[in-house]
Amino acid sequence: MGLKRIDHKDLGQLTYHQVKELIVRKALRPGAHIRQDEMAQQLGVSRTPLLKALNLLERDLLVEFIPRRGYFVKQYTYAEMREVFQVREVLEGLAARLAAAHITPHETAYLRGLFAPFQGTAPIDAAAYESADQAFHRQIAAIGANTVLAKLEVMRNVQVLAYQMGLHLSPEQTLADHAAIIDALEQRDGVTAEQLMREHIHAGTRMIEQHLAEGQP
Amino acid sequence: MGLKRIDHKDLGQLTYHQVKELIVRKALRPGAHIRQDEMAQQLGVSRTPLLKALNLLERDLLVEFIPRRGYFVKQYTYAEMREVFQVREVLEGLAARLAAAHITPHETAYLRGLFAPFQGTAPIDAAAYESADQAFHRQIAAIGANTVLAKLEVMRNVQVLAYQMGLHLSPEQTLADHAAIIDALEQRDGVTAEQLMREHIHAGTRMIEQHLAEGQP
DNA sequence: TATTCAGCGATTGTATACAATCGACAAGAG
DNA sequence: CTCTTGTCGATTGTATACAATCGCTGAATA
Repeated sequence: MGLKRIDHKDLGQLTYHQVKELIVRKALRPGAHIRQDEMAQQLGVSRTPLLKALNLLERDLLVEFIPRRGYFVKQYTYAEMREVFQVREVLEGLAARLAAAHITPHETAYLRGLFAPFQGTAPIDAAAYESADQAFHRQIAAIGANTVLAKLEVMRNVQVLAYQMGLHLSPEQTLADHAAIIDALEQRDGVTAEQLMREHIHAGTRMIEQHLAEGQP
Repeated sequence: MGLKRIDHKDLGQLTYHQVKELIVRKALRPGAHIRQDEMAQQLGVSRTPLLKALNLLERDLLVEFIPRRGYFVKQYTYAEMREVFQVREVLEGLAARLAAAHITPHETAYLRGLFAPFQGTAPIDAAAYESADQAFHRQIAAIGANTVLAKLEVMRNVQVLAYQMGLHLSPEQTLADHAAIIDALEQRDGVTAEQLMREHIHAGTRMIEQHLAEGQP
């Protein structure tokens, strides 16, 4: 009873994770054409599971598909990043509102704990802060417990790319945001939590718009 | 110059549309296991493009994939529909806000025209009103012109299923909503348009929650 | 009779072969 | 010299063959 069905890992899944890693780590150049035969051979699988993986990556907005041409590593412009942020803004806002409805004290403690290492006056390790930030958003989405929203986790992959493009605010700027959001969640104030989360992400959007105003595509 | 690239239709795309039609028209029973060999043969294609189609349908939340078992026509419970509506609420709200930013008089006229046939006192053709409703939401998303949002058109397919489950408000209840949203768009008042759109869809969410309160899963 | 488990047919998972077509380069026309 | 067009290698699109395994059925056991 209560046995969790073991999730069979087919090659499509494994390949998906492998290629995603390659893209996120920039081992594959943005804009690069992904040659199926070559890539399949390098991964030690046939084209069939690779194609399945590429389909999933297309859904994740990490690759682009052009019929009769193939799959290409998505290369984001600032304009496209803004679109992603606009969508993230409302989705993460929703996640926060839902999370507020049934967050537990244990979970709020976890969220606070994520940022505890950065409270002092010591200089902040950027990489460590980035993971904490990711975990923060991921966890709130998880608490929200909306399976549809979870499938749109999509955005989280792109978030990594956004960081690489320098599209993120400094820890100093965001620590207060995070604390305020956690407070609202703790008080089960969904409306405020949603609003704060939206403003938090909107700050990122504004940063992108600044780049755009300066002339970058 | 200005020639639009012809979009090659591979069998995967065609198969995708065919199967989507079968699901939406309930020619395939919800919950049914889709036998790949049989389905491929009936469509006159091999399993390869069918698999591609099924992957796309999974992204659209119309089928569910279980490794080593296969693809199943998604069967929505009221609880799941609520999740979909919660997401639609914020996404369509965003679409409305974006649309307000650069809607043209021609486009507002088109939107108003959609509902013109239903303005009189004559009884309303439910099917015709449903299409108008769909077109209304689709057009606003199109005006919004956010490609990421467009890819999440996902929700629009599920909307058809929602109608079939009886999850829609009467024309009498929604005509005023639509008019108010169009007014806000016309005045380029994105904040109001977003708020109105969210409330509009939230009314649907409340209806689902009523079903849930009455005990349906 | 209820339960387990082996065997088998049905179905998915993966590899591979072949067809379609794209893009690059070179030859020829203007 | 530039532009068009034909040819060919490379790459994607599709079909199909075969391997893995799922779950059902029925016999064996308690």
